Amino acid sequence: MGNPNLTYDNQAISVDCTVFGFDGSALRVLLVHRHHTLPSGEETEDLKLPGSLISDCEDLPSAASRVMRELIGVRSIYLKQMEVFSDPQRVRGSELRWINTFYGVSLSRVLTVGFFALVKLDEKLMHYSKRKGGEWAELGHVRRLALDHNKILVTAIDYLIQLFQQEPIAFEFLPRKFTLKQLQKLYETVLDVEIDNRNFRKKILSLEYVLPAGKCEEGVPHKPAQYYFFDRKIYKRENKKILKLNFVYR
Amino acid sequence: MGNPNLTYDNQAISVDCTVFGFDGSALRVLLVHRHHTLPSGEETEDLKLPGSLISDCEDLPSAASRVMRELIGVRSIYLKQMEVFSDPQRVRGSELRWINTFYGVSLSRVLTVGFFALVKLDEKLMHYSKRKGGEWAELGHVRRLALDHNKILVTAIDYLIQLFQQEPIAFEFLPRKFTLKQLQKLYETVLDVEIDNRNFRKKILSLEYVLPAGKCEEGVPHKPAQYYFFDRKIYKRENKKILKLNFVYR
DNA sequence: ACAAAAGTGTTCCTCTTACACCCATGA
DNA sequence: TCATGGGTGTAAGAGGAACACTTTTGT
Repeated sequence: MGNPNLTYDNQAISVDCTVFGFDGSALRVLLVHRHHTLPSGEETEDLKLPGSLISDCEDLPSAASRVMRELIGVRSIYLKQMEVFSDPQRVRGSELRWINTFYGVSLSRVLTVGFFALVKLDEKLMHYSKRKGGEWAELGHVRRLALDHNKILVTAIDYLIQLFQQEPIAFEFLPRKFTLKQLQKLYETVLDVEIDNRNFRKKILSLEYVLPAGKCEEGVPHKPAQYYFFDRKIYKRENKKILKLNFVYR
Repeated sequence: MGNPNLTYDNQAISVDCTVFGFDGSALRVLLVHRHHTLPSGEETEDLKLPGSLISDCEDLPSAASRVMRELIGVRSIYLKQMEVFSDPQRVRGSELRWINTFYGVSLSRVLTVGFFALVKLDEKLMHYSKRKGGEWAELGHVRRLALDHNKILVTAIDYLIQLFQQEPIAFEFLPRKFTLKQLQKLYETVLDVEIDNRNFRKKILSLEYVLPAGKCEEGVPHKPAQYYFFDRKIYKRENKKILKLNFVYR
């Protein structure tokens, strides 16, 4: 520590959010358009993850919330810090110039903290984000993104799959009342597997914190499905009770 | 984005490492002494986690490695980024003055990235760290630390317990050759449970990647124990084979 | 009556848990 | 020979995996 060979220059920190939603059959991620001047001077446009530099007075979660609020409005979303991308070379040249122009600063380096967010995606929200300059791209259709955002996206996808098997984040994607079929389709999509519906239902219904909402689908041309809901209070209580002794990883 | 009300002032980023070791019966964490001037002008000393500001030319993992290298020398250690502590008020007043004096800078805000490290603790390493100004404190005996380092430590402990049940990090604590008893004691210590030795042995020996080293303890006044070792190559191979379909969290 | 999706049970097998005694060594 | 910790087997129960048909609704 206190090494005189090290310098601490004008760095700044940004947040970049990978926001996932489920449209009923595919995962989508929220992207924004970036207007950009190529080294040749030509104007062009590409896509990036939504993000922002953090200001002096806010912490990282606030910065991430602010970015989210601008694109999806005020609504409760699941938001979690993922990891920091700190390669000194991650933003340079024309990318760095873009940031300095956009924010009116003169930084020599920008680190970014990747955030991971989940929202309940519906038609209303999709239109709202579109009006605000966002775009909900299907995961499979995402191509080259600006900066190192493909790397951040890949990290977020890994994180999603990992977390999905450890915590009940599935419910963050679905409306408050959902059918078991919707839930199953979501699991199949995220984990990229096929699941036997009998075993799936058995397992879900054995969880004390997934309860019937007492209502059914209406107007469907087949047997209407029961709605269920996720009771977070019961989850938190039950979850603490179960100190899993299944102590060795598989 | 581009909000003119936000300012991006002279922030800097540091890393703080929570380094865990196992002395055969208790977990220990590496702390360093800090010499510190109180607001009253009085000189005093307290303990903190090892850390450093990051310099312009390095990324976070390099900064964390550098900090580690200074205290434990060059050896392979398990090192992972945990999370960022970004409260704008986390370092201020005399704490901020201490940083500015120590590094010869004039920052108004410091964010820190918590790192999580595991080392194979032995007598030699303990003496080495002590010579370098470090101290291996038993987890249960850690009291008030400088800055917000108690908060970072608590986060790291949660992280350790969590990760311990998901990945074979236990072996990072033990010498290359270890007895099953040592391994069991480690599990019992970290997870704070008692484990039946027959079931534990059965489970561990069923893992393809824990293999007998073909040697035994020597000079012990009881039946000598067999040594085993962890084969990381096999672990990586086998682990990819098992795409766990056990798809719903408990 | 038909199309379409919801909902339901059983068997086999694997993994987890609980539990108590003999064995090899140095002193 | 004794003290010390190392090492072993079995039975009962819980949970996971595989598998096919009946029910309810709208048209």
